[in-house]
Amino acid sequence: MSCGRQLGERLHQSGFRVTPQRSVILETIAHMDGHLAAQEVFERARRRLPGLNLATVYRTLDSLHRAGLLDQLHSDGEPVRYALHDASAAHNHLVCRRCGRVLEVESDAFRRLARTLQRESGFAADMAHLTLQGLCRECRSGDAASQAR
Amino acid sequence: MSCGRQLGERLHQSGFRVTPQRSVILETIAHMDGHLAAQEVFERARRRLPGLNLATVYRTLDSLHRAGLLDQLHSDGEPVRYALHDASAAHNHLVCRRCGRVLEVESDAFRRLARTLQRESGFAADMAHLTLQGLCRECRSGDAASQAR
DNA sequence: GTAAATGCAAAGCTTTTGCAGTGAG
DNA sequence: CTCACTGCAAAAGCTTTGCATTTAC
Repeated sequence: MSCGRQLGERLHQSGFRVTPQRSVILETIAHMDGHLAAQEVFERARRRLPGLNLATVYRTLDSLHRAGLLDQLHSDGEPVRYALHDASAAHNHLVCRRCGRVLEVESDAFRRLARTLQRESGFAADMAHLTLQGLCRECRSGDAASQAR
Repeated sequence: MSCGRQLGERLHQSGFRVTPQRSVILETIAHMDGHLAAQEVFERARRRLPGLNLATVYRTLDSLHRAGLLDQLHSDGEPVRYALHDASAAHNHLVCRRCGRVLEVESDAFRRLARTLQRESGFAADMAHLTLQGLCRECRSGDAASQAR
């Protein structure tokens, strides 16, 4: 969705100076449609902007996140990943704590939770890319045997 | 809840050897009722077990998490934190991405989401200590004005 | 006795910071 | 022209790993 110019405008509206670095970093994430760690953003973005520095990537991702243009995704042992803050692209991940399997789900249930929280606490939660941990169906059934836990 | 002996049993049931290190680490988290990073677990546990090593803490936390005795909490820039996997102690955190404020909430809405996911995907999500990011009421209203950054 | 767990020390990552130079507005 | 932003290099975490030793079972 939306290339170059439009992203530049969003940057500008948020009070940022529109530098080549920022444009390229934001476009990189936009084109991949998300889930990139800082290192990956760096590697991809550097193809288009060879002088780019990793520290700049970190600083930019942080600024864009605080400005609300990017979501941060925290999953397991992995480094933080970033995605465009775009509710229309919402989908969530369920990560099994036992086997590591990742399920990708699209459920209104997440939106419902957000609505409830907004009503109850006035807090507008970023659900768009939320990742949950737990046990997948397979590991739960295998569990009865090795119940342990 | 439940001191010493009971925790030892849970360890044993999970197929772990019950070492002093593991007992102390688990009890440390149990008594604080959660939200400790590895470093903090280390510092507190070492008071009771001076020889304790940080690497042991990391290895133990990882094992206990995979075994389902501990939940991992991922929040913002912070290191991973751990809490007893105890649904009865459930409460969730809402962290404002702008001002950093943390709201602590107890809402059935989280349990409802878990139930829905279980039905739709067979996935049993650990909601007990889930942390969400977003914008708090104050930052949302102040937003229109100070839009910038 | 044996496999698992620990301690220690070292290395591997990711992320942050200070500072001088550059460039967007 | 000015201040925000960048690059560079160095440091600061946090976390993992290999290996010899200890210890729970």
